[in-house]
Order: sequence, then structure tokens, then C-alpha cells
Amino acid sequence: MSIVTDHCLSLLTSCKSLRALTQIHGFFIKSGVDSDSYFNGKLILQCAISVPGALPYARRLLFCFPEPDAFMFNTLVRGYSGSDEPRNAVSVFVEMMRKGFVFPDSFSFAFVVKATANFRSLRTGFQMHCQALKHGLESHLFVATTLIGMYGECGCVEFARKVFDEMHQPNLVAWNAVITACFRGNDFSKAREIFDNMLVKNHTSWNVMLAGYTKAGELESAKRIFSEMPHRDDVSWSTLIVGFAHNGIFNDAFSYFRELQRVEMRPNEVSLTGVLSACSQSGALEFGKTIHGFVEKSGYSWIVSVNNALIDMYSRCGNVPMARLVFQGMPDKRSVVSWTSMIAGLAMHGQGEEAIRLFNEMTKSGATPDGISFISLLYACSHAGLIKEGEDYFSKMKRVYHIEPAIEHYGCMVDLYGRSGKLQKAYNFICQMPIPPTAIVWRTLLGACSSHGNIELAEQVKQRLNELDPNNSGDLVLLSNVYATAGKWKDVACIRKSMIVQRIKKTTAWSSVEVGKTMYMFTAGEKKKGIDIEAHEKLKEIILRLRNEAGYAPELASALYDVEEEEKEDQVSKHSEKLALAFAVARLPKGENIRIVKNLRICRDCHAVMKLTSKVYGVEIVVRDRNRFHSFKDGSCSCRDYW
DNA sequence: CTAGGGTTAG
Repeated sequence: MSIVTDHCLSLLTSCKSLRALTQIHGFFIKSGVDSDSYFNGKLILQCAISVPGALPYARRLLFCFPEPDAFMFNTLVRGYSGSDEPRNAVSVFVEMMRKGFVFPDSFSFAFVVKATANFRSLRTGFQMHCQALKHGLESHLFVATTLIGMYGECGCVEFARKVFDEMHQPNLVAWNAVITACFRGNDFSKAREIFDNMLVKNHTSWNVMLAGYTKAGELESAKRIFSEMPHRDDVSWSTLIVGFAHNGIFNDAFSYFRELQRVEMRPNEVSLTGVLSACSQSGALEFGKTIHGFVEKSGYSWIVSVNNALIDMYSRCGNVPMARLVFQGMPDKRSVVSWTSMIAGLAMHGQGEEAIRLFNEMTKSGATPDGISFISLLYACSHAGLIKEGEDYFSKMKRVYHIEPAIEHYGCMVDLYGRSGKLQKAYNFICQMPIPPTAIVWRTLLGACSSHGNIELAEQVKQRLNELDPNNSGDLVLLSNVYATAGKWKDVACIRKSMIVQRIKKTTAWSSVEVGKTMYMFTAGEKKKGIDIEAHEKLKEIILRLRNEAGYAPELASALYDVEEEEKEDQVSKHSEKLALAFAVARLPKGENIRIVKNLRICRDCHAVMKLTSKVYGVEIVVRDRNRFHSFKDGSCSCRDYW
């Protein structure tokens, strides 16, 4: 290799942007190095793998060369297989076959099969398997292992095992792959059987079992594997912690993280994102702050994923200023996830205009929004009542960014119209959607009918829901609320009766509140523990004071029976968020904010009580309900009663 | 000069 080529190669590998790459490429053409096929292979490698957004450029390059070799094709297939359009990998592969003079090798099949696994097409995957067979490469160690992975991904355990059984000398990696394939197909006992038959197990085999069980939600089995393994590495710990977080077992996520800090090496970034996700979901701000401290102290603050998890944690725990601080501390390494998390955070807190401003800043900075960025943006528009803006971005999404709207985006639009009272428009919008509406979409409209008291449309929408998800307790409660608001207690009773007859259980509402470093949970009406009695007593006192000093009158539409007014009042007054509020007023030191998390949507009466309490008691209250945040201060709420 | 199995945020 000449000194010039050598120098050019090192220049090439230092290129990290498409612009720099094209410049350097131009320079190479002038100096004549571009006729070297080894060099051109490297060039394609750099474009397809190392420089984000340069894949199309790599593809164009390949077709400029008179005689592209297998390496170049393989590299391009590899690049596309890991991209967001893995189907392109197959089309490049097909073009390679058509060329005639380049023959696919084991690399080609490994990459193209991996691509079919990534877009989960059993049909295409099988076709590639046949091609591999024709070329005598189907039992090649790497090709076969990728085939096992592909069949597993597509849920076809039978074929995965067939490929495995026909391998001449499967190595550990192949054994591990077939175990994962069994888990993907929900065949736990087969996975266990194969695992037990292994004569030699290394670390990874145990971790494969751990991952299989956590993904299946079998956390007890995962715990057992974890305790039985001879050695636990950082992947074992993070797999388990992430597993707890994903399955909503937050206390175990916290305690295993503490245990990890106590016994082992430093927690890695995956355990950190896992435990932060547990904080986000449960609203554990104080514990989250401790983790943030650990991140700063142990030098992890340069890792993008950890920063993203911190942004999400702070915004879901109600602390937007801290989320912004983390976001501002990573100016030149923000990923789409960082931008989207921040936009979603602002949106949840009703700062719709600010979310839109940030979105525009994002596109100006050169970052490319994806489908999820648009979900956050449309959500921001709908919660801030910005209809025109929402419509604009929805149309831009397709026109400018070439993102095909998914069902979630249509759902946001229905919410946008429904929330602002344009119920008929929302209905027509659903009828004109190019994809069939799901129950969630109709449910969104039913919710809007409920808050705007439109009985006729609500009944019509419920009819549609009956075809898709007839016995959803939330839908029945929503419809019953529509009737209750209109005073149609006979219809309310009818729904209630059918729920009892069909044994449809309402989702149990709960609210939690953090006092000191402890989380306290409340459910409606219960008086099991001392804290429940304490909360009920305090609540009586608060309600009395609100009546006398702020003219509070309870809103009773959320009651479920046609009973005496007094009894309805009693029912509504037991809502879990009120109990959590009363408990916090009694226990929290003066001047501290009250933060409540509720698993369902806050009811109208509770919302009113929160507003008045913030004024009469001079406290700030932050409630995170199923959909968004409500910050109550001095008698008003950040949602501007628009939720 | 390219690969296969286990953990990562919105």
C-alpha cells in the first residue's frame, strides 16, 4: 500500500459527517486514489457503517464503480440491515445476484438474513434460507446461527430448531441462539431443556436464560436463575434490573440496584437507565436525584442514554427545570431521543408553545425527527389547544419528513379535535382514516364525548367499541359518567348492573405520595391501615375549610350509583388522590411541594379540590395522572382546565 | 478490510 493511500485511509476513517465525507471523496478523485478497489471498499464501509445518514450515498457510489466486488455489496447489505429500512438490504442483495459476476459468500447471507430478521419477514427469511441452501452455505457456522436468530425473531421455533439440529458442530453461540429462539416462541420448557443439556455453559448462556425469562415477564424464574449462576457480570445485573423496571416491579429494581452498588463493581450505563426508568414510572424523585448524584460523581454524565433517562425521569417526576438543565448540559451530543424526551416533558406539563419552539430548534440544529418525535409534538398541540398548529405539523410530517402516520398519530389528531370540543370533526376524521381505527382511537373520542357531555355521540362511539373491545371497564365507566352528568341515573344503574353480572372489574384506582423518602399508597375508600384513618380524618377537616373559606361544592357526576346526594358526596370524597393529598397536607413540612401520582385520570371534583387547597393552604401541588401533569398553584392549574 | 448469542432512554 502506498504512503498516499495509507494517508487517505486515515483521513477517511476520521470522517464523521456526510459533508466531510463528500469533500474528502472529491479530493481523492482528484489525487487518483479512487481507482483502487480496496480503497473503494473502505470508502463504502465508512459511508454505510460509520457515518450516519450516508447510506444512500454509499449506494450511489457502489453503482459508479464498473466492477463492484462482493465486499462492497456485503458492506452495503450490512449497512441497510441495521438501518430503519432493512428491506433495502434485500434489494441490494438481489441486485448483487443479478450482476452475475459477483457471488454471494457467507458474509452476504449472514447480513441479508439478519436484515430479514430485523423486519420480521418469515417469507423473505425463508427465501434467503433457500438461496443459502442453493449456494451450499446453509450450515456454515455464522449463516446457520443467523438463520436460527431469524426464525426465532419470526416466532418460528420449529425451523430454528431444525437448522440447529442440522449443524455439524454447533458452538456455544449457536446453542445460545436456539435457546433465545425458544423463548421468543414462548416455549420456556424447551429453552430450559436445551439449557440443561448443555455440557459447557459460559456466562452468556446464563444471561440468555435471564433475558428470556425477564422478557416473558417471568421475574420469579429470572430471580432463581440469577441466584443459581456461578458468576454474575454487569450484563446479568442490568438484565435483571431492566426486567424489573419493564414489568413494573419498581421496589425490586431499586433494591437490586442498591445491592449491585454494595457488592459488585460500578453499575454500568444499562443498569443506570433501568433504575432511572423505575424512578420515572413510579414518580420516585428523591431516589432519582440520588442516582443523578451518583452519575455525576462517577463520571457517567457523558453517556447520552443516561442523560436521556435523566431527562425523562425529571420530567415524569414533575421537575421540568431539572430536566431542562440536563438537556442543556449536553448541547453537542443530543440524540433524537434527547430532543423527543424534552419535548414530551414540556408537553406533559402543558407547555405546548415551548414544546413547539423546541421542535423547531431541533430541526434547525440538523437533527431529524422520527415518528415518536411527532407523537410528542402532536400531544403537545392537543394539550395546549393548538389546533391549527397540530394540523400543520400533521401534514408536514408526511410531506416534509416522509414519515407515514401510524395509528398513534391519528389518535393524537382525534384527541386534538375531541379535546377542543370539535366532536363531529373528530368522528369524521376517524371515518376517513386510511388505516382501520383501533379501540384506543374510539376510546379517545369517547373520553372527549364524556368531558363535553355529548350523549348521542357517546352512545354511537360505544357501539363501535362493542365490536372491538366490548367489556372494557374504562369505557363502561366513561359512558356511565356521561349519563350521570346528564342526571340519567337509570342508565347509570343499568351499566353498573351489567358490569356486576358480567363480572367486569373496574381498574382499582390508586394514588401515591412521597413523604420523606417513603412512598405511601392510597386506594379509594379503604381504611385498612393507620395512614388511611389519618388521611380520612384530615380530609374531613380540609373539605370543611374549603366549604367555609372558598365556597367549595362537590361535583357528583363521578359517583357510580343513584343514591342520596349525601352518599354520592361520600363516595366522591373517598377518591384516592384526595386521601393522598390530605395525608401530605398533614405530614409534609410547610413550604414543601406535594407530589401525587395517580394511575387513572384525575376526576373533576378532585381537580377542583386540588385547586382550592393550593389557594387556601398556600401550597403547590403537582399531580401526575394517566395522561399528564397538573400543577396547582394559588387556585389554578397548569392544564388551564383543559385535560 | 465484513459476521453470529445476552442488557440501553422518548
